[in-house]
Amino acid sequence: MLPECCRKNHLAALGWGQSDIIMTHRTIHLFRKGLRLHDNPTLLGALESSAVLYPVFILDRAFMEEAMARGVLRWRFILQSLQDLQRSLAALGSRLYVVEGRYDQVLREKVRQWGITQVTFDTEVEPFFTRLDDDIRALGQEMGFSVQSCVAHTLYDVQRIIKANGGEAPLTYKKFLHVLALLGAPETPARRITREDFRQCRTPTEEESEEKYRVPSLEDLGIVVESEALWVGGETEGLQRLEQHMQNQGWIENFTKPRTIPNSLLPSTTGLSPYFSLGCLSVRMFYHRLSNIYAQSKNHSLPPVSLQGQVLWREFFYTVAAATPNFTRMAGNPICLQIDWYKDQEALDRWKTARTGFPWIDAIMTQLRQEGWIHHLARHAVACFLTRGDLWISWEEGMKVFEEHLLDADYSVNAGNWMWLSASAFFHQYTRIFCPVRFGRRTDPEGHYLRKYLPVLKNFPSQYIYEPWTAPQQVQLEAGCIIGKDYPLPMVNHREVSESNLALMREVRREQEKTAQLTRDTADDPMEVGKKRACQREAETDRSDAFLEKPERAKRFSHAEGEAKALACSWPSETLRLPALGREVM
DNA sequence: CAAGGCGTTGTAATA
DNA sequence: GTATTACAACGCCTT
Repeated sequence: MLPECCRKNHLAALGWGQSDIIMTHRTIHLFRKGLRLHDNPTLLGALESSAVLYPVFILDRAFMEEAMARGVLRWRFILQSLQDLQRSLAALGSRLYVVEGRYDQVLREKVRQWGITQVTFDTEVEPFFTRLDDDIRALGQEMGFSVQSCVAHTLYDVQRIIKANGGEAPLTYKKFLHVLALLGAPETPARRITREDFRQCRTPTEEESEEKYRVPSLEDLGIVVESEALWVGGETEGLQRLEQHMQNQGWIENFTKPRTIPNSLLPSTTGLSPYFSLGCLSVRMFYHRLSNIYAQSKNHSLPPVSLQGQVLWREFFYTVAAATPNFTRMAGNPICLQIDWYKDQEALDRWKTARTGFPWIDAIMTQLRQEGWIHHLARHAVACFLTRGDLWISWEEGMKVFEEHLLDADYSVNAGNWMWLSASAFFHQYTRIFCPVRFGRRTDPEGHYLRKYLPVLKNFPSQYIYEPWTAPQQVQLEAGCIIGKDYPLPMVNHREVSESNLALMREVRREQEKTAQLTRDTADDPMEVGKKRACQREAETDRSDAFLEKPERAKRFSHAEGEAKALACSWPSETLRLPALGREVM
């Protein structure tokens, strides 16, 4: 235990108000993300200000499914992380209380039952969490407990970044780095919590608590997962993986993201994202460890491509998301280009379930669904294919699929990258369309990755494996896989659809520019602007309907002998709505 | 305000 | 096959 004056200074530095710096608090520390005992300033502050501390995880299924765990793989990862946390706390003489039920009800009940005077939790920036935080603060007012929270999930308090940039989020990475330079280095990570901390501040144990508050199993929750876990959740596993990478100093120093390989059979990046996204690992700790390694090296890579650069990308998207309303949607999102994407459930399903007929795309989607993690560049490939590249389907649909399957699913980073890849925000060079055949072939010409995830193609000669529909019938027979029967024909002709999509995108942007011009011209007369916009929108409707007629759509995705029919090039210009321009690792 | 520079991770042609 | 180069392109940002 620290001497009294040190302890008070420390708490004040963490943001604890003077009046709350008493040692006699009876505290609930709410774990949500931040499932760790290293660099956990909130928990540390809770321990230093309390006589009694209850580490609690409220398992509110509605909240969890909305904010943290859409799919089964992520559920498993979270439960494993909770089990690990429980083991670590138990080793320090404490324990984790997992309480199932509605958040507010559980909290109300436990505050009363345990005589709680203080509730602590990490600061989060996502709307799901900030709403919850407001509710907890209101409950504190009502029931008379104080509330404390520290920033621990990001390198900086993103509100500070926004303030330093004049009240709005920087929308380019360069600008973002510029603002960070004004703020200086991120804070030093908090020290690891030890047994000593729990000697001064005890966790009471109830008679029946062992069974009553244990971490539930998947079966308890009625969640079924078929596949085995390639990624085991928890701080312990995360730290182990981190340490392994840290031993490879040369690799750390020279890391250059665009040069990592999307289709290597073992992750060519750190693969730590699931641990960061749930807070099993602290990004601040990682960042500082990297700084130490960089300090010892003669030269090392730099942001945006370096490892620190990756953490900063995450920070970048967190910052923009915190300052942007409706960040995960197109509608009402001021930084997002407004596009009339196709609504084509069948095409979306084929993409989702790995039946596009492009092995490169289908293998990635298979890995995603089976394992819950795919390489950053692989995400680019399938995201580009779904949106601006081939299918012209809304990035929101893709984002939802990623949210369901990715272990590192993250509100800010996921939405930001989907906008990026669909050229809806941040990224504007929409002429750069990934080719679903060549992209993967560049780094894996033999197709080892495809053979692993699409075993039906495993006997195809390398020459044909990225575009198996071009293989002669004899080759298909010998490979034991007839294209169109055992594996689908490509659902689109990439060359044709990407060309026509490019034209659509060009039109979207031309139209957007026109409308922006209109807004500028009539800037002093808002009524006039409104009228003109309304006029435009009216004109939109008829032509777009004609365009989206069934036959045309059907043709687009019907595929006979590899000859997909592309659409006529021009997108009816008036179908575009005005984007209110205010302004994403996967 | 106009013009030029720049952008995490293209493509096609050429050597 | 691999590496280099030219190209094309648009919006945001800085000067």
